[in-house]
Amino acid sequence: MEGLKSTMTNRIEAQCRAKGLRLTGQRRLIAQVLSEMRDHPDVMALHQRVVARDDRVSLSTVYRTVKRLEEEGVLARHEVRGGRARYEKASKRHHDHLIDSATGRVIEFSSPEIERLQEEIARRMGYRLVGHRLELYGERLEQDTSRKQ
Amino acid sequence: MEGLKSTMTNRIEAQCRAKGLRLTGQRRLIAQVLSEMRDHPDVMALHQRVVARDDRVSLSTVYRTVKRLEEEGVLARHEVRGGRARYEKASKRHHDHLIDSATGRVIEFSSPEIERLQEEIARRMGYRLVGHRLELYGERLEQDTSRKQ
DNA sequence: ATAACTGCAAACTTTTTGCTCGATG
DNA sequence: CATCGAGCAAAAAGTTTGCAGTTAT
Repeated sequence: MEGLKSTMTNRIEAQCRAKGLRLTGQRRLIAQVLSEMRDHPDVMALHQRVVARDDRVSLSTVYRTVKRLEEEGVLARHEVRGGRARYEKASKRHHDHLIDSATGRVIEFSSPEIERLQEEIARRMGYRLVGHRLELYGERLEQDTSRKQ
Repeated sequence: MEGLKSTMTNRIEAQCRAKGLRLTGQRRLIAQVLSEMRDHPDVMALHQRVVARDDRVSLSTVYRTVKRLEEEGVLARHEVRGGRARYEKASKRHHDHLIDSATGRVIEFSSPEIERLQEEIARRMGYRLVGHRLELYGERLEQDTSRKQ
């Protein structure tokens, strides 16, 4: 495969290199799309973004790549009710998600206090916390400009 | 369908009646299995329990029934990574889940403090909390009776 | 009576995989 | 040049659905 090569590297591509994954043209392109994502796209969406730049990348390859990157700890996968799983970069510091129940928009947040409580709860129940998933679902409050708090 | 009838009623069956669902033999049986469940079974497991008592109930019917009951707010569905969705009664008071990462066992807990923090976080971000999902993943601590910590 | 429900098989959706060929380190 | 990756189509896996016959109300 030629023509996909770009000399520009990016964070995800660097991680591939570090993990010893082969840098094929397809992977470079997928890595770039992943590096640029600021949302939480599913595999179909990723494939579309990739194909927009080079239509010779198959859906299978995107599936295989994100799966591999999840296993390598580069991406985080989020299961969604009755639909396609969504991905995001795992590299960033830990955070949880607030999901706008009207629009589906995902907003990140983190709360050390909640993290601490979680560990405490697990410990009290005889467990060591090895992971968690916290999603809040909310409705936008009116943006009452007349000094609402 | 006859022969499935049982005069014994149960909570879920009562809810079906209240919602105006027809009480077929299959539904009565499924309702009974659901009422008795103390775990978080998936549709296959439910079907097996049902079929153990009467093998004339199809998997489709179980799927259709739990879906309907979820829509009616009688059951809660939990999506699981790469597998089958699990169900539990929605009627019980709110709680979250601690999942044994080794065995997949699900343990319920609740923490008013975490609940409160969640509301506060949502509010600070301009949202009214309408729901949430919290799952902790943990590894059993050694139950070392000889006091090692 | 008739609208709701069931069983069966087939359809669907998302994700994985076998195979063969091509590209990378 | 040995291995790993890609593309394609087919298989899995979980869930839904069309249809024709049954049943609860």
